[in-house]
Amino acid sequence: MKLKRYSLAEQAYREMLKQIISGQWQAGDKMTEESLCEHFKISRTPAREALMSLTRDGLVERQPRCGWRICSPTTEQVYELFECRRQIECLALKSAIDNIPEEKLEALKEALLSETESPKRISLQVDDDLHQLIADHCGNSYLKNILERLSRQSSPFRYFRTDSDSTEKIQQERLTLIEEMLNKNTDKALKLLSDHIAQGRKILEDRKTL
Amino acid sequence: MKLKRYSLAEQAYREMLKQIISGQWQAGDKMTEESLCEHFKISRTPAREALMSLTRDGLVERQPRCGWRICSPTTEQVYELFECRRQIECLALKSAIDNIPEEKLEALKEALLSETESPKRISLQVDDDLHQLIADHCGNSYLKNILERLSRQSSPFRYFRTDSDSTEKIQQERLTLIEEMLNKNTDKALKLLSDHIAQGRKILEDRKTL
DNA sequence: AATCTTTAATTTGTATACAGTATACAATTA
DNA sequence: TAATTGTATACTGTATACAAATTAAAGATT
Repeated sequence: MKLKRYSLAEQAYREMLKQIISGQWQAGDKMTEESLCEHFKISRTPAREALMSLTRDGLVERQPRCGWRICSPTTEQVYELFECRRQIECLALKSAIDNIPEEKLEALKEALLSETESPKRISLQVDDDLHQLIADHCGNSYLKNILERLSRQSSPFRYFRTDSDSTEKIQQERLTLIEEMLNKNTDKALKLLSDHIAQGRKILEDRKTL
Repeated sequence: MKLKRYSLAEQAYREMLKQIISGQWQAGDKMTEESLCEHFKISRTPAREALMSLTRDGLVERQPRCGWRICSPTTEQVYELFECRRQIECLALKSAIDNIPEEKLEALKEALLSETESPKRISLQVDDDLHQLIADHCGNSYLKNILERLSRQSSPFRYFRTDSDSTEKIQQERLTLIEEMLNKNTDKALKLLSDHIAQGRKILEDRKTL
């Protein structure tokens, strides 16, 4: 068993990713390399590398000679992001639908059904798993990478959905999506997935919190 | 007038990009940070940053503690890359076809027609312009970014096409593609674009030089 | 002769010092 | 008082020194 030790840059990157996704580091926050060093007790070199990685993910912006700040896309840009993801994930689903092992879908269905007690928190995990499943089995590693990046990039705006009151309905729609995928009913599955992602946008729109 | 001075990292990045795209830096070549420093007369910090940028583009691979090397994807992976690009660019074309200004297409047509004397070299530029036009007008900045990255990533494998003997035919097909775009004939244009990109793959296949 | 161990050399990962630039604030002038 | 210029501060860009780790080689043991 080989225990992999991540570099300081990698550790800082992962930690910041969590912070940004969970919303603890607010969008628009300006940050200095120095403050990061203090926070993680590392030097500037790995701190800068972590920032560059986050920039690659489209989560942090770099202004030459003027520091770094967490991306705060306009509402319109977030719409574009969701729309982009919707279109590309539909592409992936077309290829993936025949390749996803049934047992994985069944497992997901199980998980979805068994979470009646605490739907808000767990459902995000199931959601991730479903999207990951599609990416994993689309048969194209580049498409997979693109989807993973888009997923990361849109994750800061995902948490808005959890405290929606329409949890029940969303969960039901997910269930039927999985069913249709099991049935290899491509057209219906595509429609459902499309709606599912577009919903993220719609909830955002209703709130107008940006 | 504000004169923008690029950072050393940016300069090195651009230069390396050119080198890789033009094939002067061979795929599979292993390189050390030190050698880059010598070559560009810079220190390791900007050299590393340039390498990280290239890694982001999918052109350079980093093996922790074991150096950097230019990506040498397998034939199968290059196929995947082209296929990914084909699918996503078709998405973009669907959205773009109604937004691309006619005069731009006309200009491209002109350029294509006027290059009968030296078709091999210039045609690449027209090709780039066409793909850029589609990306620019798809109405989604994320999709645009993805396409640009895919374009950069596949550019090292594009030069194989120039010395093909079927230049005439390729040129004709491009012309009809532009025509169909002008006619707003989405279905035909999609088919032609699809073939156009797939052709890159096919030429690669015929050569089996990888 | 082959294999395992240890050691040396090379190269990346990290820390830090220095230089240059941008921003903010103060001072001076119109 | 407003505007412009000068100055100080803070932060990024860059260079370099040091630490850690991997690879390769040399040596010893079976």
